[in-house]
Amino acid sequence: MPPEIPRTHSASMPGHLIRRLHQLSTRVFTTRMREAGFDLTPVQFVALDALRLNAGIDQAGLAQAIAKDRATVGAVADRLVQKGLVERRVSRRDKRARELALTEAGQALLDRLMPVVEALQSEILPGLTPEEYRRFVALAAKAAAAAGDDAPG
Amino acid sequence: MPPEIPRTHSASMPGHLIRRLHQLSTRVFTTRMREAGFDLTPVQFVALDALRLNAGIDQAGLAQAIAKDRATVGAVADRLVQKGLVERRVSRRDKRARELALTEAGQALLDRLMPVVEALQSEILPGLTPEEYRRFVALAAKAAAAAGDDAPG
DNA sequence: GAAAAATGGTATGTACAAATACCAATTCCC
DNA sequence: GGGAATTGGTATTTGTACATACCATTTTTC
Repeated sequence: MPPEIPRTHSASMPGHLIRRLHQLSTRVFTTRMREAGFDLTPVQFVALDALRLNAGIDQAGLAQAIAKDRATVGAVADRLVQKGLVERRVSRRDKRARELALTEAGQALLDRLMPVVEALQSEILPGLTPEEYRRFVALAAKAAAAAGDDAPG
Repeated sequence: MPPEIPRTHSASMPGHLIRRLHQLSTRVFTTRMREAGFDLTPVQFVALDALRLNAGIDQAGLAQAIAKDRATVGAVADRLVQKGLVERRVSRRDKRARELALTEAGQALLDRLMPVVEALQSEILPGLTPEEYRRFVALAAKAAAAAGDDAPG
């Protein structure tokens, strides 16, 4: 006798669905990354990507760019600096601020990472047709944009 | 001069979009819950909801039901037991297994929680029309279902 | 029925993620 | 220009989330 599948009432709620997709997304990312020989979390990748386009941004700015709070970004930056991928220095204009920038190694790593990350995106939403996939991304982008204003901070 | 808005390349990737929605979802849930006078995280709520429909399930079963791993569920169960919402006892059929069930207090709390949680769902996807909202939920459910098989273990 | 494989739970370690509280530095405002 | 409010960063605490490793107990397999 096959084991019975447990039911959940909350399974149809957007909150729960999003949590499951988030979790799948993280797992796919981590797995594929490791297979490709890299050791980087999704957030670390997003941070590197944001730094590529915004070199010299400070931690608060980065936090806003990737929608995390300052404490989280501080911890993420710690690890990236420790890995030699990011350089951190006190701003000359504002002694409180720490400006972040990719190192040579960080830039090089990001270049090699990009195709891997692009390739795994489609796995994040399994079972959707290309058309459904596009529609999902469009709807998610619209909701995320609408949410942009009340970000953590 | 208004501060310039930092750009990100990864902002259009499903992985990043999902992460942002997840984060918004968590914040809405926690905020509304607290306003209503409750102190419960999203995962704790999902666990209680799953236990309502699957009384006496063991921790591994609950982990599968809510798509978390055993270690995480163990920690969540610790807190729910500590709050007096859940009862935990060694199974009679399998001395390894811990069976979980709602207490009276847990049942009562869940009854009061339900309307609050239902009410906040629409806030989780701001800026979407009701039609778009429905479509998003349908697509998310389809993707989550397709992902169901390779859950964490 | 005994060895081997699988399963349930816990412990440990790493990494988010946010709340709160705090200090240092800057900007605002009069 | 000087006090107040704001802002940038860190420290601490709580709570997921998972990998890994380990032990106890079933279950499978021979």
